[in-house]
Amino acid sequence: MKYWLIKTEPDTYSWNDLVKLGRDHWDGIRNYAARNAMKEMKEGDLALFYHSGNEKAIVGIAKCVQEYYQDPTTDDDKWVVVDFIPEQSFNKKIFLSDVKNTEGLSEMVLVKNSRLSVQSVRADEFELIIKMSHE
DNA sequence: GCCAACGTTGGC
DNA sequence: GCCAACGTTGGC
Repeated sequence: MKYWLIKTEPDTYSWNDLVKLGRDHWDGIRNYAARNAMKEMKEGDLALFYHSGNEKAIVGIAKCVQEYYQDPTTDDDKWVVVDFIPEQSFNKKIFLSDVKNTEGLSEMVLVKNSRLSVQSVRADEFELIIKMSHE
């Protein structure tokens, strides 16, 4: 089982949108690195859900419930989507500043390459963030 | 609103 | 195949 982080502008699509829908596909990815990460995702994998823009915080965990398939928003078969359901809303959001100030999280792709919209997360990083969200 | 970082495009 | 130019993203 692998861990991931998916990123979105909350004005465009937010955690609450996924919660309301109950299940949704992650569409519109037009970046090879992000797409390749999605192709590696398996059913049951967990993804940190990050809001960029004004908020800049990890707000919850989504679970992958369907491996990749053709992106329905384009005919170009280069692009794919996966399906997510909301797994858990964080009681305490983990802000980007928290991530940057936490030893053990400073190597995260979120810090190193803030533009990558789907990225892998190490198990130890994932577990630490979960722990912090419970504090 | 600015700008750095990154990815993509297109001319050569 | 290289690289300059450009567009986009996202933090500050």
